[in-house]
Amino acid sequence: MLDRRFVEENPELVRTALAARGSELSLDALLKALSERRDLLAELELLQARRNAGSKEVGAMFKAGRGDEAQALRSELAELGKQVSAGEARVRDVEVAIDQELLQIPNLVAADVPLGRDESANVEIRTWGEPRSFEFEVRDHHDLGEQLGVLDFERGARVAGARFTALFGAAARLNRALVQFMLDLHTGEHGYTEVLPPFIVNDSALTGTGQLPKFADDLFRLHKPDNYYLIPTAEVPVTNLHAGELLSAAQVPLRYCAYTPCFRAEAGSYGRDTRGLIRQHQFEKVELVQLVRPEDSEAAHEALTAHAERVLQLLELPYRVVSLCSGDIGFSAWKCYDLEVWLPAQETYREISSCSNFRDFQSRRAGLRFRPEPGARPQFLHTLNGSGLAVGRTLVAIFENYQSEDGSVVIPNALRPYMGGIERISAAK
RNA sequence: GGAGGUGUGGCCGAGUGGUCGAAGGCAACGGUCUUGAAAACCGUCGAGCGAAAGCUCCGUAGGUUCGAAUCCUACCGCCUCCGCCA
Repeated sequence: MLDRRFVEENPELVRTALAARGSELSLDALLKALSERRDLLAELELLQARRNAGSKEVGAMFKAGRGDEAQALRSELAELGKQVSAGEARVRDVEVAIDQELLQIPNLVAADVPLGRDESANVEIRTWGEPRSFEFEVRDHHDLGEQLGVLDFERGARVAGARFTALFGAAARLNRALVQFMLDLHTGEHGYTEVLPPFIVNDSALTGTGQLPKFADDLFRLHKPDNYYLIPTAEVPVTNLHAGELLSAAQVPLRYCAYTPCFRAEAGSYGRDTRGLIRQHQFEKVELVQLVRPEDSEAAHEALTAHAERVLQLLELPYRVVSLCSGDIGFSAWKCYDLEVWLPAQETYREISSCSNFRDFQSRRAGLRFRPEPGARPQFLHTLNGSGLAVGRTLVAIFENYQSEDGSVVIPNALRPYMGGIERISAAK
């Protein structure tokens, strides 16, 4: 959420930012409501002040034994009380309208975010590793997995539906190894505290990070308490862990690392990536989340991105880093780097991590504040997060990049300690 | 699911419908003392809006009242007991 005062004072700036994102949102209703609130409040506060003074007097009169005088003033104040209530109701309504509008407005973007309408305008920042050249026909992970008997798309669909998969044997183990490996790396070497958060969150957490109210269609919503949702990413429970708190300077920065499953309805992507593990309703992710002092968020963003990159480097998977353009960047993000891993079968780089700096956008929604100095005014923290990494897509990348001509898959060295002696996934005889 | 209790400032904790934005304590900060520190003592010390006057905020949302942290209703969280359960 943007600061309402900022919007009020810089409407043109916000309009320009909206245009850069390709948004057609109008600020008119919001600006009108804001000035209306100002007027109503001025009026109301006057009434409240008079009522408060009058009420105080009534009390004093009763105490002084001037009962009939008090009685008279009392009935006089009754009318005033009604006016106050009415005024309060009107302010409340305007306040609700303001919040509704404000919650629809996406974040501003950093000055160095490339301008553009869609992903074609994203800018490659750097690449790492050399895509391997194969002297045989490469297979995609779907075929590899099926032939090895470890990825079962049909049976996944049988028990749930499309975009669900069952992993068997070495693939299930590899998935677990990846989770373990990533958590160990981030907690052991990058200074993150491991968190196991709830996999179900309420609507207020989702509002805090920005999924609600705009993106309800992307979520799986539960029926019983119908304000419960399956998490689409650990970002939601973890960022909201400290919602509403006022942290001391000593508690900041917070760096959390969480392994969770993620559930996405994928409402808008019916025809896309229907094959294989790339786009599933359920996948797993190790997520990095940081809450930092405002002046540190830019550096933290670079560091967090490097932490995610480190996973790919240790797994020796070629990738590139892309800066998302204004039209492609997420609703809440101020700046975002996507990590894209090389997939030989698609002969292209595919997103495997998204590392974002949200500045105070989420903090303002979720109420994440800290006191910079003892005695100083509280300030909003800056929040950041990134996948470190999406486990399913990492598994895809390993299958495809580490495949052999005979259809077996070699286990990357970094994962061997977690694989209980398995060095290669081969077809069961 | 049933019964009862409870929700106050960074933390703990008092609070009779009326000078309560809220006692007291801890923590923090400034000072005195000390070679330095600790202890002791003195002082400051919630948040938001506003230029100020002032207004709002005691889990959340409503209500009663001239006036609500205090009364009523609903919801949420936490605790205890019973039931069920991994």
